[in-house]
Amino acid sequence: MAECEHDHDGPEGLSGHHLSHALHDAEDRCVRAGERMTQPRRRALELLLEAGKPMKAYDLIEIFGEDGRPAKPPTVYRALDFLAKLGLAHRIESLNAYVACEMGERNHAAAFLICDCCGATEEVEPFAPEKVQAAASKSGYIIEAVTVEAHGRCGACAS
Amino acid sequence: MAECEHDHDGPEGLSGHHLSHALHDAEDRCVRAGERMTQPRRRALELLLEAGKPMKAYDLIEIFGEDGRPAKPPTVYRALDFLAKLGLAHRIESLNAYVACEMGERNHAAAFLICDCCGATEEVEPFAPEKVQAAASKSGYIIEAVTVEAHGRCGACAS
DNA sequence: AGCATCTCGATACATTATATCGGTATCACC
DNA sequence: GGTGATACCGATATAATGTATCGAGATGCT
Repeated sequence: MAECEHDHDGPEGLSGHHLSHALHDAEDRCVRAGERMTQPRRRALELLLEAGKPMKAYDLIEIFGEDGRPAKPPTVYRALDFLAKLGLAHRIESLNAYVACEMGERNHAAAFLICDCCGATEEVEPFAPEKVQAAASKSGYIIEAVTVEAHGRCGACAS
Repeated sequence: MAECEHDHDGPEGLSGHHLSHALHDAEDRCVRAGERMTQPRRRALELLLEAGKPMKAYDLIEIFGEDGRPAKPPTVYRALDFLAKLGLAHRIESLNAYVACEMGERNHAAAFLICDCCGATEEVEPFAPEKVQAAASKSGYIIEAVTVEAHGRCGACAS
C-alpha cells in the first residue's frame, strides 16, 4: 500500500494540552450520551488522537499498556467498538484500521480521503447523502449507514 | 449482521446457459485485456456468478474443487485479486467478501447497496464522483479509487 | 443491602490473508 | 524447434485480524 518513497513522515497527532482537551471533550460527550468513559476506552482514544492517522487494532494492542505491556485483543476491540458506536472514532474498512473522529458532535456519517503513500487521512462531509438515498429507494433499499473511502495521494505525496 | 429473521432465501445467481454466457463474455474481455482466463480464475468467477451475492474467500475455498475438495487459500485469493483487477468482480470491504461484477465493460468504479438481512447486494452507479474529486482537490488529494458501500435492508427484508 | 447490568481481564479459538519456493505453462524471439 | 523471460500454479507455512466465552469486579437502582 505504500506506493511512493517520499521522505516525509505524514501527519502529526495531538499532544499536550490539545490532547487532554480533546479527551475531556470526549468524556463530556460520553457522559451526555449516558455512557461511561472507562480506562481502556480513554486509553484507546488517547492513542488514536496521538497518532493522528488510522491505526491498526494490533498496533494499538502493542502499545496499549502505559507500562509498555500489550493489551489483550478483546480489550482493544471492545474499546474501539465503543468509540465507534459513540462516533468518537471511525473504522476504515479498506484499511482494517481505526481513526479518531475529526468532526464535532453532529456527524455520525463520515467519508474519508486516504493517502496510500503516507497513511494520512482526512475526514470530510459525506459527498451526496441524498443521492445515496435516492438511488437506494429506486432499488427498494432502506439505507442505514454508508461507507465512503476515497484512496489516492495527499498533496504532499502527490507532488 | 443478520438482523432480521425473514423466511426468504435472498438472491439467486446464474445457472445453465446464462452462466456459460457470462463466463464466455468474461473470457472475451480477459483476452482483449491481454490477460489469460486460466482454470482457477474461471472457476472463481463461476462460483461468484452462481452465488449471485457476495461470497467470503473461505466459502469459495471450501467448494472450489469440482470434485468437492477445497482449494488452498492462495489459489483463491490470487484468482479473486485477478478478477478484481480486471473489473470482473469486486471486493466488498465492509464484508470481507467478493461479488461478481453486474455492470458491463465500462464500469471500473462501483458502489453497492447491501442488505444486512439477507445478504443481497446491488451494484449501482457511483453516486457523485465529481463531488468526490471536488472535495478531494480542495484538500489537495488526488483520488484514484473510491469505495462506496451502503448498508441497510433490501425491499424484501424491509417489508 | 440486594439485585440487575455493564464492564473487564483472560483464555482459547476462529477467520481472513500473505510470504515463499519450486515447478509448469505460455509467449516472444531467434 | 530451442531458448530465455515472464506469468501462473500448487503447496507449505505462517501472519494478521477478529470473536466467543466465562468468571469477577464495578456501577447504579431500589
